Amino acid sequence: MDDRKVARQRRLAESKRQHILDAAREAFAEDGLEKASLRAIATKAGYTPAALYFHFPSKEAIYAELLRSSLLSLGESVAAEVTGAETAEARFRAAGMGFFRYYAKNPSELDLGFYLFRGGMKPAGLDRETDKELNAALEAALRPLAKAARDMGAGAEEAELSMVNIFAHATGLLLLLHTGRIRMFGASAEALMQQYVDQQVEVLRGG
Amino acid sequence: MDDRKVARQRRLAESKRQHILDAAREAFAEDGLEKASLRAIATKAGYTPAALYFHFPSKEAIYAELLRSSLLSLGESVAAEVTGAETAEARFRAAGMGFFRYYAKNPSELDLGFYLFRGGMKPAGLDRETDKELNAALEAALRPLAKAARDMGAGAEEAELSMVNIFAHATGLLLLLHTGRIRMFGASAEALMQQYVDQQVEVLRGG
Amino acid sequence: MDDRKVARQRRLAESKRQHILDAAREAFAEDGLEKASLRAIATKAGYTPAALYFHFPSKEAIYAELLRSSLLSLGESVAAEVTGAETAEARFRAAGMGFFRYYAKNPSELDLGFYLFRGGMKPAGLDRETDKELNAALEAALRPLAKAARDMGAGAEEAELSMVNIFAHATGLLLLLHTGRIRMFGASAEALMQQYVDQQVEVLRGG
Amino acid sequence: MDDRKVARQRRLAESKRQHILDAAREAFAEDGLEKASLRAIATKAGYTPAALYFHFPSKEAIYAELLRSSLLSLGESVAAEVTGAETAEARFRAAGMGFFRYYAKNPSELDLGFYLFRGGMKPAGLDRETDKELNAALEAALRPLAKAARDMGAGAEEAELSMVNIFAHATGLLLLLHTGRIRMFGASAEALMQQYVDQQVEVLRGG
DNA sequence: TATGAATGAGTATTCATTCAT
DNA sequence: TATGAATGAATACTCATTCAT
Repeated sequence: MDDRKVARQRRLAESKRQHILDAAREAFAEDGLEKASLRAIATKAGYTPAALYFHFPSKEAIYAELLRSSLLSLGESVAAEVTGAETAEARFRAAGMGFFRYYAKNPSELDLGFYLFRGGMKPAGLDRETDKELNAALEAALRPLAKAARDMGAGAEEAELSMVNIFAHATGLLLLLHTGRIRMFGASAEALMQQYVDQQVEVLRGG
Repeated sequence: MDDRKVARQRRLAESKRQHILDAAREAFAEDGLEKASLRAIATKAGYTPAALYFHFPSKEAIYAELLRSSLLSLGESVAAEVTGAETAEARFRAAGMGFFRYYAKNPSELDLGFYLFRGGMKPAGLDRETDKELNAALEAALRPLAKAARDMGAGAEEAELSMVNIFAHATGLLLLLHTGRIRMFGASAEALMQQYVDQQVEVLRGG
Repeated sequence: MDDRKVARQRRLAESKRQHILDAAREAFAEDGLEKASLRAIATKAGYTPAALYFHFPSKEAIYAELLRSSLLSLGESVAAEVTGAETAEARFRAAGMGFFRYYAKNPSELDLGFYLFRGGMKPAGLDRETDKELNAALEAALRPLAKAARDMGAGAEEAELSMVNIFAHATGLLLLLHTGRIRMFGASAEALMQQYVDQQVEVLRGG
Repeated sequence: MDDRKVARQRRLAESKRQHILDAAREAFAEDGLEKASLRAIATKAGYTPAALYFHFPSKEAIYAELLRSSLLSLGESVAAEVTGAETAEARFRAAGMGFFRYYAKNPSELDLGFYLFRGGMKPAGLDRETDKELNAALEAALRPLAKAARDMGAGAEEAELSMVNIFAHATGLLLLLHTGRIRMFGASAEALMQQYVDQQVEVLRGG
């Protein structure tokens, strides 16, 4: 009985947290990560700023949680695409394009992710532990790439480099896609990514 | 005599401007572009905040000037590397690696440049004119790539895409290099860039 | 029980608002409306500047509220004086002298009101709606004059002009009274106002 | 020879002063007395802010000089109108309407003048001496009214009061005229002033 | 006389956070 | 859990004035 109560309360609390996170995602997408204020998030969620402190210890914590869930969701998305593929090569392609497409479809999360890479060595004021965790989540999302490369016969190092290459190219293209700052002469970013994946497959095969 | 006086004053003023810009570069590098305050810049430069307004009309103007000079310097650097090369292929390599190396050597300017690509479509509040100018400077710096590609026999569109590809890959690798996240893979960013340029040359040749 | 709590809180909040308004009135009276700073108001009220923003959305809003309540109070004061009077003539006198006396007794509110008339056509940055509301409140306070004039047999236009005349004369005398410049003439402002009202009554009768 | 040089220089200096005062008048008219900045005045005059300090010791001094010259000019204007009139009554009318018309035609100077009456007892930070001088200038401008009243047979006190009355009524009407804040139902402010002067003449005659 | 450069004090407003209730 | 109230530090920017040149 008590247990049920507790469980219900926990579910309720969790749903409120999610509600706040949704509001935060919205606010961050609208005003940018540094300009979005706690007050804006609270208002969007239908709360007072002070109320958020019952659910999160700080604004940074909200951001961190958002980023974590984004990276997990990215990981799941990539994993799901890979699962369907039968050959190693198909898995490599699926992982590479899955990574790219996830961010192409969720541009606001790309912004979120870039925050990790900000200010030289300073990831925004997250504590080391959180930072490590987030890093691990990102690596986990990319891992299927290296795995598939190895399955294609690549050595450990070669597989890692393949992963890095795919990550780098995808990131660069997404940056361009997302900001539209360089005219791509009619080329779709996705087509360019596809092309690069093909090249990389060729390299792995040839190597 | 008067002329000399005036000239000396102008030089003095210019050196003070540069001094402030240096302080700003430092402040931006330390605290990020949105969090670095005018006060911080002024303090670093040994001035009162109000004093900066004699040299620059606003904080954004400081940032814009910094970025403009960075992009021009990038352009010059790339152009210089290209000049020495004799064949079209050598020019393509020189331009691609020149772009990469410029930012590899000047990481704080990379940060500066990324600001242009931040916040979805919101580039910080620069007026349209400045924004256009900065875009043009960036494109000018990349132009030698497309030029060299055409000299290698590529069509207009193919040349543009080559440029975009190089830009994307370099950007992605620089992001990793700059944030130290590439070390975890044990790879040399420059070697990877070199490799990609080779690939791209191959593609252009083959096409 | 909850209701009582809420009611008590509301009363408390209202009393704090009034406290701040009093401080503002004082600050405005001391330093003039444009020079009185939010900081000064806050300090006088025993608050931090930021705290005021919980009670009012801006400095202008404080001023507007002060002026609105002053004009309403003026209106009530005039209305009260008129109510007691039995004949139309007595009501005219009561309204005219009531208007004059209100400001003679509350000189700081005169200052407040003059702000409405300052700076050519630029009333300080109040939004149109507020501006209209304040105008309406002023006119409402003067309305009994026109009403009484009509009751004395004046036409619509004549009644309006009577109102304008009384307003003008009172205003001019109050300016002199308030700034102490009337003492140099050794005259009693109130006596002069009385005299003018008498004259005006005569005119209305004669017409 | 030296004398001529000195004289020429003095004239030059004086013309520069006047030029600055013109600029200040313009700036004050545009932005209000408290918001117009020294910088704005300087720019309008084609100077650097610092340059103005060779011609005036402070911003307040500029304001004071502007006001003094305005009051002198008012005095001259009134005196000129009076001069032409032959009878005492005509002189009274001329003085009263002259006062009114001067400000009706030069509304920005009305603003200037009101500054004298600002902030309770605080005339804006002018030193006592300047304040007295300005007061004297105002009184001198009004003096012809009292003089004419006496010439019409009024006693000393009655004449003073007549002057005060005219001043008050004119001021009140000008305030309304200048700000347009009360719809005057087709009545021109000048007609109302004329009417009041007529009344006052009647009183003086009758008394 | 005039300027460019600089200052110190000031402006209204915003922010993340805390705390009594 | 949630709120209203409050804070202290911060923000970019403006101002009248000073001073070496």
